[in-house]
Amino acid sequence: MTGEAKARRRGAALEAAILDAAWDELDASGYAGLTIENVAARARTGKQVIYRRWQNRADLALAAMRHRYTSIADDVPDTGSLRGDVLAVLRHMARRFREFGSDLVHGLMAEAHELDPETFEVIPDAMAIILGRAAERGEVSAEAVTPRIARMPADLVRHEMLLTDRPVPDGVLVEIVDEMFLPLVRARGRDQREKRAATGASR
Amino acid sequence: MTGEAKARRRGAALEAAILDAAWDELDASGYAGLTIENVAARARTGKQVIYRRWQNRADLALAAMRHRYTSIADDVPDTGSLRGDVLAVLRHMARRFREFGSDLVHGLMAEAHELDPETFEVIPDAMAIILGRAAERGEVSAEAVTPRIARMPADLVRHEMLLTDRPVPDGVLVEIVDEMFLPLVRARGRDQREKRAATGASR
DNA sequence: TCCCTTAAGAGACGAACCGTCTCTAACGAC
DNA sequence: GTCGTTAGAGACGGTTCGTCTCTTAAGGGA
Repeated sequence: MTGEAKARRRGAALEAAILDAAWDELDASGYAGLTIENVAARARTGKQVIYRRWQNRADLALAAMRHRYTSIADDVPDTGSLRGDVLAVLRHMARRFREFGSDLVHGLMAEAHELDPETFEVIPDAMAIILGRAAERGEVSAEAVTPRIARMPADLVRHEMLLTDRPVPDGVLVEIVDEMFLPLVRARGRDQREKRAATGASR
Repeated sequence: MTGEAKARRRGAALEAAILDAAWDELDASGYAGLTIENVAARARTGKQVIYRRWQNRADLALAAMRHRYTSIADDVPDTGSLRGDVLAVLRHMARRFREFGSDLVHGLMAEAHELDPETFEVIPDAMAIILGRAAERGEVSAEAVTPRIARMPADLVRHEMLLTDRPVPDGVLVEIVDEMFLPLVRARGRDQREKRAATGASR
Protein backbone atom coordinates (compact mmCIF):
# COMPACT_ATOMS: atom_id res chain seq x y z
CA MET A 1 0.00 0.00 0.00
CA THR A 2 3.02 2.25 0.30
CA GLY A 3 4.07 1.99 -3.36
CA GLU A 4 2.94 3.79 -6.49
CA ALA A 5 3.48 7.47 -6.51
CA LYS A 6 0.26 8.34 -8.30
CA ALA A 7 1.56 11.13 -10.49
CA ARG A 8 -1.33 13.26 -11.65
CA ARG A 9 -1.04 14.33 -15.27
CA ARG A 10 -1.97 17.77 -16.57
CA GLY A 11 -2.16 19.86 -19.70
CA ALA A 12 -0.49 18.57 -22.80
CA ALA A 13 0.74 15.33 -21.23
CA LEU A 14 -2.76 14.40 -20.14
CA GLU A 15 -4.25 15.37 -23.45
CA ALA A 16 -1.71 13.29 -25.35
CA ALA A 17 -2.37 10.31 -23.10
CA ILE A 18 -6.09 10.54 -23.79
CA LEU A 19 -5.63 10.90 -27.54
CA ASP A 20 -3.28 7.93 -27.59
CA ALA A 21 -5.81 5.91 -25.64
CA ALA A 22 -8.55 6.97 -28.03
CA TRP A 23 -6.49 5.87 -31.00
CA ASP A 24 -5.67 2.55 -29.39
CA GLU A 25 -9.34 2.04 -28.72
CA LEU A 26 -10.18 2.84 -32.34
CA ASP A 27 -7.54 0.41 -33.42
CA ALA A 28 -8.80 -2.29 -31.14
CA SER A 29 -12.57 -1.99 -31.44
CA GLY A 30 -13.26 0.34 -34.32
CA TYR A 31 -15.34 3.46 -34.22
CA ALA A 32 -18.32 1.54 -32.91
CA GLY A 33 -16.29 0.53 -29.87
CA LEU A 34 -15.00 4.01 -29.23
CA THR A 35 -16.95 4.90 -26.12
CA ILE A 36 -16.02 7.70 -23.80
CA GLU A 37 -16.16 5.24 -20.98
CA ASN A 38 -13.66 2.89 -22.62
CA VAL A 39 -11.25 5.66 -23.49
CA ALA A 40 -11.37 7.05 -19.98
CA ALA A 41 -10.66 3.63 -18.53
CA ARG A 42 -7.82 2.99 -20.96
CA ALA A 43 -6.27 6.37 -20.24
CA ARG A 44 -6.83 5.84 -16.51
CA THR A 45 -8.71 9.05 -16.08
CA GLY A 46 -12.26 10.21 -15.49
CA LYS A 47 -14.96 10.77 -18.06
CA GLN A 48 -15.35 14.35 -17.00
CA VAL A 49 -11.79 15.08 -18.04
CA ILE A 50 -12.64 14.01 -21.56
CA TYR A 51 -15.96 15.79 -21.71
CA ARG A 52 -14.21 18.93 -20.55
CA ARG A 53 -12.07 18.92 -23.69
CA TRP A 54 -14.19 17.39 -26.44
CA GLN A 55 -17.89 17.60 -27.07
CA ASN A 56 -18.50 14.07 -28.26
CA ARG A 57 -16.78 11.02 -29.60
CA ALA A 58 -16.66 12.36 -33.15
CA ASP A 59 -14.76 15.34 -31.85
CA LEU A 60 -12.48 13.08 -29.88
CA ALA A 61 -11.88 10.75 -32.81
CA LEU A 62 -10.97 13.66 -35.05
CA ALA A 63 -8.53 14.96 -32.48
CA ALA A 64 -7.00 11.52 -32.16
CA MET A 65 -6.54 11.30 -35.91
CA ARG A 66 -4.91 14.70 -36.07
CA HIS A 67 -2.72 13.80 -33.13
CA ARG A 68 -1.55 10.73 -34.99
CA TYR A 69 -1.01 12.01 -38.47
CA THR A 70 0.15 15.15 -40.15
CA SER A 71 -1.56 16.87 -43.04
CA ILE A 72 -0.59 16.50 -46.65
CA ALA A 73 -0.42 20.27 -46.75
CA ASP A 74 2.95 19.99 -45.03
CA ASP A 75 4.35 17.84 -47.77
CA VAL A 76 2.90 18.53 -51.21
CA PRO A 77 4.42 16.04 -53.64
CA ASP A 78 6.79 17.36 -56.30
CA THR A 79 7.72 14.64 -58.75
CA GLY A 80 8.41 16.86 -61.72
CA SER A 81 5.31 15.98 -63.70
CA LEU A 82 1.65 16.76 -63.28
CA ARG A 83 0.77 13.12 -63.64
CA GLY A 84 3.24 12.08 -60.96
CA ASP A 85 2.12 14.76 -58.56
CA VAL A 86 -1.58 14.05 -58.88
CA LEU A 87 -1.03 10.34 -58.55
CA ALA A 88 1.05 10.97 -55.45
CA VAL A 89 -1.77 12.94 -53.88
CA LEU A 90 -4.30 10.24 -54.67
CA ARG A 91 -2.01 7.56 -53.29
CA HIS A 92 -1.56 9.59 -50.16
CA MET A 93 -5.33 9.71 -49.75
CA ALA A 94 -5.72 6.00 -50.36
CA ARG A 95 -3.02 5.20 -47.83
CA ARG A 96 -4.54 7.40 -45.18
CA PHE A 97 -7.90 5.85 -45.72
CA ARG A 98 -6.38 2.43 -45.23
CA GLU A 99 -4.76 3.59 -42.01
CA PHE A 100 -7.96 5.10 -40.68
CA GLY A 101 -10.32 2.36 -41.73
CA SER A 102 -13.63 2.89 -43.45
CA ASP A 103 -15.35 2.25 -40.18
CA LEU A 104 -13.96 5.41 -38.66
CA VAL A 105 -14.52 7.52 -41.73
CA HIS A 106 -18.15 6.52 -42.06
CA GLY A 107 -18.79 6.95 -38.39
CA LEU A 108 -17.40 10.43 -38.52
CA MET A 109 -19.41 11.31 -41.56
CA ALA A 110 -22.55 10.19 -39.82
CA GLU A 111 -21.94 11.92 -36.50
CA ALA A 112 -19.75 14.90 -37.17
CA HIS A 113 -22.37 17.22 -38.56
CA GLU A 114 -20.13 20.04 -37.68
CA LEU A 115 -17.23 18.53 -39.58
CA ASP A 116 -15.15 21.50 -40.39
CA PRO A 117 -15.44 21.72 -44.18
CA GLU A 118 -11.87 22.92 -43.96
CA THR A 119 -10.96 19.39 -43.02
CA PHE A 120 -11.32 18.40 -46.63
CA GLU A 121 -10.02 21.55 -48.23
CA VAL A 122 -6.47 20.41 -47.71
CA ILE A 123 -6.54 18.43 -50.91
CA PRO A 124 -7.76 21.24 -53.17
CA ASP A 125 -5.04 23.40 -51.68
CA ALA A 126 -2.42 20.82 -52.56
CA MET A 127 -3.87 20.48 -56.03
CA ALA A 128 -3.65 24.22 -56.52
CA ILE A 129 0.05 24.15 -55.75
CA ILE A 130 0.61 21.22 -58.06
CA LEU A 131 -1.29 22.83 -60.89
CA GLY A 132 0.57 26.06 -60.37
CA ARG A 133 3.86 24.28 -60.81
CA ALA A 134 2.58 22.41 -63.86
CA ALA A 135 1.53 25.73 -65.41
CA GLU A 136 5.00 27.14 -64.76
CA ARG A 137 6.52 24.17 -66.52
CA GLY A 138 4.16 24.81 -69.39
CA GLU A 139 2.46 21.49 -68.93
CA VAL A 140 -0.99 22.98 -68.70
CA SER A 141 -2.63 26.33 -69.13
CA ALA A 142 -3.84 27.51 -65.77
CA GLU A 143 -7.14 28.78 -67.17
CA ALA A 144 -7.92 25.44 -68.75
CA VAL A 145 -8.36 23.86 -65.34
CA THR A 146 -11.50 25.00 -63.61
CA PRO A 147 -11.80 24.48 -59.87
CA ARG A 148 -14.19 21.63 -60.42
CA ILE A 149 -11.78 19.85 -62.73
CA ALA A 150 -8.98 20.37 -60.26
CA ARG A 151 -10.88 18.65 -57.48
CA MET A 152 -12.35 15.91 -59.60
CA PRO A 153 -9.62 13.29 -59.05
CA ALA A 154 -9.61 13.66 -55.28
CA ASP A 155 -13.40 13.73 -55.17
CA LEU A 156 -13.60 10.51 -57.12
CA VAL A 157 -11.08 8.80 -54.89
CA ARG A 158 -12.92 9.95 -51.82
CA HIS A 159 -16.14 8.69 -53.31
CA GLU A 160 -14.53 5.35 -53.97
CA MET A 161 -13.34 5.16 -50.39
CA LEU A 162 -16.67 6.18 -48.93
CA LEU A 163 -18.67 3.85 -51.04
CA THR A 164 -16.73 0.65 -51.20
CA ASP A 165 -15.37 0.09 -47.70
CA ARG A 166 -12.32 -1.49 -49.32
CA PRO A 167 -8.81 -0.20 -49.95
CA VAL A 168 -8.85 1.56 -53.30
CA PRO A 169 -6.82 -0.46 -55.83
CA ASP A 170 -3.97 1.49 -57.34
CA GLY A 171 -5.33 0.77 -60.79
CA VAL A 172 -8.36 2.88 -60.05
CA LEU A 173 -6.17 5.85 -59.19
CA VAL A 174 -4.24 5.45 -62.43
CA GLU A 175 -7.48 5.18 -64.35
CA ILE A 176 -8.80 8.38 -62.88
CA VAL A 177 -5.67 10.27 -63.80
CA ASP A 178 -4.96 8.77 -67.22
CA GLU A 179 -8.45 8.21 -68.45
CA MET A 180 -10.13 11.33 -67.20
CA PHE A 181 -8.09 14.02 -65.55
CA LEU A 182 -5.19 14.34 -67.99
CA PRO A 183 -7.27 13.93 -71.17
CA LEU A 184 -9.69 16.52 -69.89
CA VAL A 185 -6.99 19.02 -69.03
CA ARG A 186 -5.29 18.51 -72.38
CA ALA A 187 -8.52 18.71 -74.35
CA ARG A 188 -9.43 21.99 -72.73
CA GLY A 189 -5.94 23.33 -73.34
CA ARG A 190 -6.26 22.40 -76.98
CA ASP A 191 -9.70 23.96 -77.25
CA GLN A 192 -8.32 27.16 -75.82
CA ARG A 193 -5.43 27.26 -78.26
CA GLU A 194 -7.75 26.62 -81.18
CA LYS A 195 -10.17 29.28 -80.07
CA ARG A 196 -7.34 31.75 -79.67
CA ALA A 197 -6.00 30.89 -83.10
CA ALA A 198 -9.42 31.28 -84.66
CA THR A 199 -9.94 34.75 -83.24
CA GLY A 200 -6.57 35.76 -84.62
CA ALA A 201 -4.73 35.71 -81.31
CA SER A 202 -6.70 38.79 -80.40
CA ARG A 203 -6.03 38.59 -76.72
CA MET B 1 -64.09 -3.37 -22.46
CA THR B 2 -66.38 -4.67 -25.17
CA GLY B 3 -65.02 -2.51 -27.98
CA GLU B 4 -61.98 -2.80 -30.21
CA ALA B 5 -61.76 -5.98 -32.14
CA LYS B 6 -58.02 -6.38 -31.82
CA ALA B 7 -57.37 -7.61 -35.30
CA ARG B 8 -53.99 -9.25 -35.42
CA ARG B 9 -52.06 -8.38 -38.55
CA ARG B 10 -50.00 -10.86 -40.52
CA GLY B 11 -47.75 -11.17 -43.54
CA ALA B 12 -47.65 -8.33 -46.01
CA ALA B 13 -50.10 -6.14 -44.12
CA LEU B 14 -48.03 -6.30 -40.97
CA GLU B 15 -44.82 -5.75 -42.85
CA ALA B 16 -46.21 -2.69 -44.60
CA ALA B 17 -47.45 -1.29 -41.31
CA ILE B 18 -43.99 -1.64 -39.80
CA LEU B 19 -42.24 -0.09 -42.78
CA ASP B 20 -44.65 2.82 -42.77
CA ALA B 21 -44.04 3.30 -39.08
CA ALA B 22 -40.30 3.17 -39.66
CA TRP B 23 -40.52 5.81 -42.35
CA ASP B 24 -42.69 8.04 -40.18
CA GLU B 25 -40.16 7.67 -37.41
CA LEU B 26 -37.33 8.59 -39.77
CA ASP B 27 -39.32 11.55 -40.90
CA ALA B 28 -40.04 12.64 -37.36
CA SER B 29 -36.76 12.03 -35.59
CA GLY B 30 -34.17 11.31 -38.25
CA TYR B 31 -31.98 8.27 -38.42
CA ALA B 32 -30.61 8.90 -34.96
CA GLY B 33 -34.12 8.62 -33.55
CA LEU B 34 -34.92 5.46 -35.46
CA THR B 35 -34.89 2.94 -32.65
CA ILE B 36 -36.44 -0.47 -32.91
CA GLU B 37 -38.31 0.29 -29.77
CA ASN B 38 -39.87 3.44 -31.20
CA VAL B 39 -40.84 1.78 -34.44
CA ALA B 40 -42.43 -1.12 -32.61
CA ALA B 41 -44.42 1.23 -30.43
CA ARG B 42 -45.52 3.32 -33.40
CA ALA B 43 -46.56 0.23 -35.34
CA ARG B 44 -48.24 -1.16 -32.23
CA THR B 45 -46.35 -4.40 -32.35
CA GLY B 46 -43.57 -6.14 -30.48
CA LYS B 47 -39.85 -5.74 -31.00
CA GLN B 48 -39.47 -9.40 -31.71
CA VAL B 49 -41.70 -9.09 -34.76
CA ILE B 50 -39.26 -6.58 -36.20
CA TYR B 51 -36.15 -8.49 -35.26
CA ARG B 52 -37.66 -11.53 -36.90
CA ARG B 53 -37.66 -9.73 -40.26
CA TRP B 54 -34.70 -7.38 -40.22
CA GLN B 55 -31.31 -7.76 -38.67
CA ASN B 56 -30.78 -4.21 -37.48
CA ARG B 57 -32.00 -0.68 -37.96
CA ALA B 58 -29.91 -0.15 -41.08
CA ASP B 59 -31.63 -3.09 -42.64
CA LEU B 60 -34.98 -1.78 -41.54
CA ALA B 61 -34.27 1.71 -42.80
CA LEU B 62 -33.25 0.39 -46.19
CA ALA B 63 -36.43 -1.64 -46.42
CA ALA B 64 -38.47 1.41 -45.45
CA MET B 65 -36.79 3.45 -48.18
CA ARG B 66 -37.43 0.80 -50.79
CA HIS B 67 -41.00 0.47 -49.62
CA ARG B 68 -41.47 4.18 -50.11
CA TYR B 69 -39.74 4.84 -53.39
CA THR B 70 -39.24 3.12 -56.68
CA SER B 71 -35.97 2.73 -58.52
CA ILE B 72 -34.81 4.92 -61.35
CA ALA B 73 -34.28 1.72 -63.30
CA ASP B 74 -38.03 1.68 -63.88
CA ASP B 75 -37.97 5.04 -65.54
CA VAL B 76 -34.74 5.84 -67.38
CA PRO B 77 -34.99 9.38 -68.74
CA ASP B 78 -35.19 9.86 -72.51
CA THR B 79 -35.00 13.52 -73.43
CA GLY B 80 -33.52 13.08 -76.87
CA SER B 81 -30.04 14.30 -76.06
CA LEU B 82 -27.18 12.84 -74.06
CA ARG B 83 -26.86 16.05 -72.11
CA GLY B 84 -30.52 16.07 -71.20
CA ASP B 85 -30.55 12.44 -70.19
CA VAL B 86 -27.49 12.63 -67.99
CA LEU B 87 -28.71 15.79 -66.33
CA ALA B 88 -32.05 14.11 -65.69
CA VAL B 89 -30.34 11.22 -63.95
CA LEU B 90 -28.25 13.55 -61.80
CA ARG B 91 -31.32 15.59 -60.90
CA HIS B 92 -33.13 12.43 -59.98
CA MET B 93 -30.28 11.55 -57.63
CA ALA B 94 -30.22 14.99 -56.09
CA ARG B 95 -33.96 14.93 -55.51
CA ARG B 96 -33.88 11.53 -53.88
CA PHE B 97 -31.10 12.65 -51.61
CA ARG B 98 -33.18 15.61 -50.54
CA GLU B 99 -36.12 13.33 -49.82
CA PHE B 100 -34.04 10.92 -47.78
CA GLY B 101 -31.99 13.47 -45.89
CA SER B 102 -28.26 13.34 -45.42
CA ASP B 103 -28.82 12.13 -41.92
CA LEU B 104 -30.25 8.86 -43.15
CA VAL B 105 -27.72 8.38 -45.90
CA HIS B 106 -24.76 8.89 -43.60
CA GLY B 107 -26.21 6.71 -40.93
CA LEU B 108 -26.69 3.93 -43.43
CA MET B 109 -23.20 4.29 -44.78
CA ALA B 110 -21.81 4.00 -41.30
CA GLU B 111 -23.87 1.03 -40.19
CA ALA B 112 -24.78 -0.94 -43.27
CA HIS B 113 -21.52 -2.74 -43.81
CA GLU B 114 -23.41 -5.27 -45.79
CA LEU B 115 -24.91 -2.63 -48.03
CA ASP B 116 -25.67 -4.54 -51.15
CA PRO B 117 -23.27 -3.04 -53.70
CA GLU B 118 -26.11 -3.64 -56.12
CA THR B 119 -27.94 -0.85 -54.35
CA PHE B 120 -25.78 1.63 -56.17
CA GLU B 121 -25.45 -0.18 -59.46
CA VAL B 122 -28.81 1.09 -60.57
CA ILE B 123 -27.28 4.32 -61.81
CA PRO B 124 -24.55 2.74 -63.97
CA ASP B 125 -27.27 0.59 -65.51
CA ALA B 126 -29.30 3.65 -66.37
CA MET B 127 -26.22 5.34 -67.77
CA ALA B 128 -25.54 2.35 -69.98
CA ILE B 129 -28.99 2.63 -71.50
CA ILE B 130 -28.59 6.35 -72.01
CA LEU B 131 -25.20 5.98 -73.62
CA GLY B 132 -26.49 3.21 -75.84
CA ARG B 133 -29.18 5.52 -77.16
CA ALA B 134 -26.70 8.34 -77.64
CA ALA B 135 -24.47 6.03 -79.63
CA GLU B 136 -27.42 5.04 -81.83
CA ARG B 137 -28.12 8.71 -82.49
CA GLY B 138 -24.47 9.11 -83.42
CA GLU B 139 -23.89 11.53 -80.55
CA VAL B 140 -20.99 9.56 -79.14
CA SER B 141 -18.90 6.60 -80.09
CA ALA B 142 -19.61 3.80 -77.69
CA GLU B 143 -15.96 2.84 -77.36
CA ALA B 144 -14.96 6.37 -76.42
CA VAL B 145 -16.79 6.07 -73.14
CA THR B 146 -15.05 3.78 -70.71
CA PRO B 147 -17.01 2.41 -67.76
CA ARG B 148 -15.21 4.78 -65.45
CA ILE B 149 -16.13 7.79 -67.53
CA ALA B 150 -19.72 6.61 -67.70
CA ARG B 151 -20.03 6.53 -63.94
CA MET B 152 -18.07 9.68 -63.26
CA PRO B 153 -21.01 12.12 -63.21
CA ALA B 154 -23.07 10.04 -60.83
CA ASP B 155 -20.07 9.33 -58.63
CA LEU B 156 -19.30 13.01 -58.35
CA VAL B 157 -22.88 13.85 -57.46
CA ARG B 158 -22.92 11.13 -54.86
CA HIS B 159 -19.67 12.43 -53.47
CA GLU B 160 -21.14 15.89 -53.26
CA MET B 161 -24.16 14.57 -51.40
CA LEU B 162 -22.13 12.49 -49.02
CA LEU B 163 -19.68 15.20 -48.22
CA THR B 164 -21.66 18.37 -47.94
CA ASP B 165 -24.83 17.44 -46.04
CA ARG B 166 -26.66 20.02 -48.13
CA PRO B 167 -28.93 19.72 -51.16
CA VAL B 168 -26.74 19.75 -54.24
CA PRO B 169 -27.27 23.01 -56.17
CA ASP B 170 -28.41 22.46 -59.72
CA GLY B 171 -25.48 24.49 -60.97
CA VAL B 172 -23.11 21.84 -59.75
CA LEU B 173 -24.89 19.19 -61.78
CA VAL B 174 -24.70 21.36 -64.88
CA GLU B 175 -21.03 22.00 -64.23
CA ILE B 176 -20.29 18.31 -63.98
CA VAL B 177 -21.99 17.60 -67.26
CA ASP B 178 -20.88 20.62 -69.28
CA GLU B 179 -17.44 21.13 -67.88
CA MET B 180 -16.29 17.57 -67.55
CA PHE B 181 -18.45 14.78 -68.83
CA LEU B 182 -19.37 16.09 -72.28
CA PRO B 183 -15.95 17.62 -73.07
CA LEU B 184 -14.31 14.38 -72.04
CA VAL B 185 -16.57 12.22 -74.14
CA ARG B 186 -16.13 14.50 -77.14
CA ALA B 187 -12.38 14.74 -76.74
CA ARG B 188 -12.04 11.00 -76.64
CA GLY B 189 -14.28 10.66 -79.65
CA ARG B 190 -12.11 13.14 -81.51
CA ASP B 191 -8.90 11.36 -80.45
CA GLN B 192 -10.30 8.12 -81.73
CA ARG B 193 -11.24 9.61 -85.09
CA GLU B 194 -7.81 11.17 -85.46
CA LYS B 195 -6.07 7.98 -84.52
CA ARG B 196 -8.16 6.06 -87.00
CA ALA B 197 -7.41 8.61 -89.70
CA ALA B 198 -3.68 8.52 -88.93
CA THR B 199 -3.44 4.75 -89.26
CA GLY B 200 -5.21 4.97 -92.58
CA ALA B 201 -8.49 3.56 -91.30
CA SER B 202 -6.70 0.24 -91.03
CA ARG B 203 -9.24 -1.35 -88.79
C1' DT C 1 -65.69 -28.26 -37.57
C1' DC C 2 -62.18 -28.74 -34.37
C1' DC C 3 -57.45 -28.95 -33.28
C1' DC C 4 -52.75 -27.67 -33.44
C1' DT C 5 -48.90 -25.28 -35.10
C1' DT C 6 -47.28 -20.68 -35.85
C1' DA C 7 -46.41 -16.22 -34.86
C1' DA C 8 -48.33 -11.56 -33.12
C1' DG C 9 -48.54 -8.54 -29.27
C1' DA C 10 -46.72 -7.15 -25.06
C1' DG C 11 -43.41 -6.38 -21.82
C1' DA C 12 -39.65 -8.02 -18.37
C1' DC C 13 -34.85 -8.46 -18.22
C1' DG C 14 -29.68 -7.64 -17.71
C1' DA C 15 -26.13 -5.22 -20.15
C1' DA C 16 -23.85 -1.23 -22.14
C1' DC C 17 -23.30 3.75 -22.39
C1' DC C 18 -24.82 7.99 -22.02
C1' DG C 19 -24.00 12.67 -19.85
C1' DT C 20 -24.24 14.86 -15.23
C1' DC C 21 -22.81 15.30 -10.69
C1' DT C 22 -20.21 14.77 -6.47
C1' DC C 23 -16.24 14.05 -3.70
C1' DT C 24 -11.34 13.93 -2.46
C1' DA C 25 -6.75 15.09 -3.08
C1' DA C 26 -2.77 16.53 -6.02
C1' DC C 27 -0.99 20.39 -8.37
C1' DG C 28 0.73 24.94 -9.20
C1' DA C 29 0.42 30.03 -8.70
C1' DC C 30 1.20 33.48 -5.46
C1' DG D 1 1.98 27.76 3.36
C1' DT D 2 -2.56 28.85 1.47
C1' DC D 3 -5.94 28.46 -1.88
C1' DG D 4 -8.25 27.92 -6.24
C1' DT D 5 -8.31 24.64 -9.92
C1' DT D 6 -9.00 20.27 -11.80
C1' DA D 7 -7.53 15.23 -12.15
C1' DG D 8 -9.12 10.83 -10.84
C1' DA D 9 -12.75 7.99 -9.59
C1' DG D 10 -17.17 6.40 -9.61
C1' DA D 11 -22.38 6.83 -8.39
C1' DC D 12 -26.48 7.98 -10.64
C1' DG D 13 -30.87 7.88 -13.46
C1' DG D 14 -32.01 7.38 -18.18
C1' DT D 15 -32.21 5.25 -22.77
C1' DT D 16 -31.78 1.60 -25.93
C1' DC D 17 -30.15 -2.69 -26.93
C1' DG D 18 -31.16 -7.64 -28.09
C1' DT D 19 -33.05 -11.85 -25.85
C1' DC D 20 -36.62 -14.28 -23.66
C1' DT D 21 -41.04 -15.53 -21.94
C1' DC D 22 -45.98 -15.73 -21.93
C1' DT D 23 -50.56 -15.47 -23.62
C1' DT D 24 -53.67 -15.80 -27.33
C1' DA D 25 -55.29 -14.79 -32.23
C1' DA D 26 -55.01 -16.71 -36.78
C1' DG D 27 -55.62 -20.03 -40.09
C1' DG D 28 -54.52 -24.50 -42.43
C1' DG D 29 -55.15 -29.59 -42.26
C1' DA D 30 -57.67 -33.72 -40.91
